[in-house]
Amino acid sequence: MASQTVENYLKALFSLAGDSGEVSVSDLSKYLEVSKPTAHSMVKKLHTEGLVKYEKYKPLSLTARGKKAAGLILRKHRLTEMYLVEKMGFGWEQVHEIAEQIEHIKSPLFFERMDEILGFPSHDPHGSPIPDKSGNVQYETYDKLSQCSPGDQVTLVALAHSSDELLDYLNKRNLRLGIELTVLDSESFDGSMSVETGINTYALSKLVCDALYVEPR
Amino acid sequence: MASQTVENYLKALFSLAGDSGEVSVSDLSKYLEVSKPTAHSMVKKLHTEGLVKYEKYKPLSLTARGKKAAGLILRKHRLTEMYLVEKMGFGWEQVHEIAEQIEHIKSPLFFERMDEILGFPSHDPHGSPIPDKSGNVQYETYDKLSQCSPGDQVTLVALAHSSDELLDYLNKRNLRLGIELTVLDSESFDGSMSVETGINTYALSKLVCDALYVEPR
DNA sequence: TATTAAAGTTAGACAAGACTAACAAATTTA
DNA sequence: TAAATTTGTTAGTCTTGTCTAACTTTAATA
Ligand SMILES: [Mn+2]
Ligand SMILES: [Mn+2]
Ligand SMILES: [Mn+2]
Ligand SMILES: [Mn+2]
Repeated sequence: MASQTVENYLKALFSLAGDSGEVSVSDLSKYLEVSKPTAHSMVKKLHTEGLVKYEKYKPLSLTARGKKAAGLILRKHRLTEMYLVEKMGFGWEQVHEIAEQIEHIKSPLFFERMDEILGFPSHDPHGSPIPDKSGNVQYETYDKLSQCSPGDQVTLVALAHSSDELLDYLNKRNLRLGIELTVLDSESFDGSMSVETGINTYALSKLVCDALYVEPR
Repeated sequence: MASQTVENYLKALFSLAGDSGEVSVSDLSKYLEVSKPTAHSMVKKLHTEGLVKYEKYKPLSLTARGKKAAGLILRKHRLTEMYLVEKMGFGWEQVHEIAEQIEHIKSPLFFERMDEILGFPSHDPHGSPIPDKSGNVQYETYDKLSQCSPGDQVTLVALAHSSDELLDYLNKRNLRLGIELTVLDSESFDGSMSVETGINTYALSKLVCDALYVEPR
């Protein structure tokens, strides 16, 4: 079975791969905070194990096997985050670090039970999809709040990323997934928006509006 | 922070230390299934870190610091076992392997929450005491079932050890902690006993009776 | 296009944690 | 007590995952 280190590399490659599926050694080394030679030597190892496609001086990509392995780890990560929030009372800003460790627990039954207890959730606490038992992810194409127009009535359904800064920002304002927003105004000069929830009115910067995925209602 | 490996060595030393508190390198190496030189070199390392008392050719013992560190890991192990049984529906025979891994999670808050959710339990699912937040264990001196006499009415409160074989044996017979037993007969020839629960009557070997801790009622 | 910068690669070193082979000390048994 | 066995120790090797220094290839820029 793959070591924790290998699992983290696979998950990193999976996360870094955009639509093209291609990742550079540089990006990988920055993401995991290791030196380039360290990332490079792991890439060569994963290549010999058939998990990464690699040719000298070419961009990296996960093989089908690598993608599946990575998807299964991401599944455990997101199931864990959901469990910590739903069943143990953690805040969505507290769970990533713990899940980063628990995702490596070697016990299929443990994650099966989590899944059952949670009622087979489709998304994690940040609105990201939980890969299925084959490691496949169902990507959704949400609109960003920044793409909405005045008068639009939307529900906050996911975040583009889950940085501590963003989560703290939203926590301070009591903004959570599921909250219903009405767009009041959109400022073309700086991309900032004014939205209301029925309780409060918020002035949100473009940076924030770009990070909020919404669905019309 | 101590590596998983170091944590496992400390816990092993703690578990192996009897009343004398002394452990041999041989016992340690057998317990952890590593070679004697491997155990030996780790002992020297732990000694330089002030966690183990060590002199050439003398028995080992944990220092106060080592004992505390070990107790805190054992606490996390037993809290986890309790959580898995009480909150996730695992059987008492399934939890050790998972707890062996989860005990190494670096997140005080995670174990705090477990403790709270469980209502600050004093014992794990096998009846072993959970060390307190300082790493101290409250040892109880239970009677063994094998020390009881015909007519004694007792409650099963703990196990002397939690081997898979014993747990499976007890599972097959629906014998669990808390069950009330009346001793019918004690056979001096082989130490076997006959006991009843109100529902069933059991013939138990000395091996089993020695492994069952009971309290009179 | 020539130069510079960035990205990728190779070589060599290191720490942690494991091993085997060989030997020394202590303990047990004859 | 002498021999045999067990226990403890040393020395040297290996794998995994990390690093720095130096070099090469590719990409960007003047
Ligand atoms: Mn996360
Ligand atoms: Mn991780
Ligand atoms: Mn256990
Ligand atoms: Mn462990």
